[in-house]
Amino acid sequence: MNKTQVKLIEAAEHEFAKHGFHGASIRDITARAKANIAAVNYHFGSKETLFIEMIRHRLEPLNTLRIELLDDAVAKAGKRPLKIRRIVDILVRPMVESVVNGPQNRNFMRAMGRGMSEESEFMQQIYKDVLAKVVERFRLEMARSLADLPESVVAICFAYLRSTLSGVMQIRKNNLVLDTSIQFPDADTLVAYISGGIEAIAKDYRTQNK
Amino acid sequence: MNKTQVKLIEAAEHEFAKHGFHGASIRDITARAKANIAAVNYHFGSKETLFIEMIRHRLEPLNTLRIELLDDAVAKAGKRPLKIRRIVDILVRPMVESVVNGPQNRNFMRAMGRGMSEESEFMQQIYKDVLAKVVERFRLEMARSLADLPESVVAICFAYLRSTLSGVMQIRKNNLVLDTSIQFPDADTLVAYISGGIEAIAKDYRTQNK
DNA sequence: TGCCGAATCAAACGTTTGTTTTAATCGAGG
DNA sequence: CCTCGATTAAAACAAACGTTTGATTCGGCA
Repeated sequence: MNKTQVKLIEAAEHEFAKHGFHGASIRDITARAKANIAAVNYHFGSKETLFIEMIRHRLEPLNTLRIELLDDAVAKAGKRPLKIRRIVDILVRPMVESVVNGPQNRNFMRAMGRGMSEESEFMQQIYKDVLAKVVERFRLEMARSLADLPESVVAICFAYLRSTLSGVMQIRKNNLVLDTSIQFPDADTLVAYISGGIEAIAKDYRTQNK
Repeated sequence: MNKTQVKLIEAAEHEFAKHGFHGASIRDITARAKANIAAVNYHFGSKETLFIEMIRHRLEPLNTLRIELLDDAVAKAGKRPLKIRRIVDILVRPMVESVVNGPQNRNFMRAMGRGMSEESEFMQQIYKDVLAKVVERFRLEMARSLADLPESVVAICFAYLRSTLSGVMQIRKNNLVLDTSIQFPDADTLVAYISGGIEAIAKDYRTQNK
């Protein structure tokens, strides 16, 4: 990946984060990257492919790390299923800390969070290419951890987890709903929140069905 | 509000939900409403104003109900602050049930969820006009319920609550990340999840600072 | 019926969009 | 020095966009 391509991707992260996929224009992206208007189509083929490559560029290393951490934790736990909080931690912490360490990742997070609400075909392709495997892996691990709950309840828990992450990724500075705006979630509280929420659902179910 | 305006708003809900604000076109909206291309500008002035009125149309009754329920609960509680779970319930349940009762509200929810990630000026106007008062009210009530926590922690809790709601609103049928797709969250589990998450953050803070 | 404002309609407006084309420029290898 | 593939540049493309216009139709009241 040469210098122009990297500049284009970083400019794309900025513009897609700020205006969403349809709201961002190739002209603004190339202008920000100080490249020619034709550069996107020359290097990436299309606006959609640029978006896909932007996601892949940041997400693939992140997901590799997540899988490694999960594999380690599962190996150390032996036969015992992991605790929910542990699973959520492994899923969430690398993401949050990538934003803390690299400010550019913040734009990427927001761009991707917004993209996840798209239902165009190119977004489904992103899901299949760089997301599906990781999602399936974590979902299975969570189902194992909540083995006493019916599949439908686990599915709801997982949907809420995903919705929370998707919502958190879209948080921006000077957030509409926040005067006391937070910079970006810290891993500890976010993990506590999500796993606490899931455990509360599980607890409700258990007390209702005991 | 006459018949054409209602048709336009319902078509707008559908198109904005599916494609987002910038991805939806006035031509598609008017076509779906079986109205003329000029109808949006004639009746609402602009695409942005149509979006604003669409939000106001559904959100104002919902927020009125929320405030009524909250006032009642606070009155009955006397001096005692409401429990977190109660506050979240009042905030969330009317929203979820509006979707269960009226399928059209589902489109509205998704359109609004996507709109909340916009930072254009018209979105800030929506916030000021139809959202700010309710948000402030619930935030205060939550701060009262978590009076022993510092303001920054309450702000984080509130940000997560908001992010979860924003993410949940964007859930669609055949959600990318869900094979076993859920139709729409039910109020009970969603309330349990959010309040459980907030209480988990509070619990963490208290054990660390006792 | 005659009238007038409201509503609808087809057509066109000027921009902006993503993309393509064609020529110019660059940089390493023979 | 020349050549050739890779990259950049400027210009143009057709299509789609939100919006406006001006004529036409509609609906209730005098």
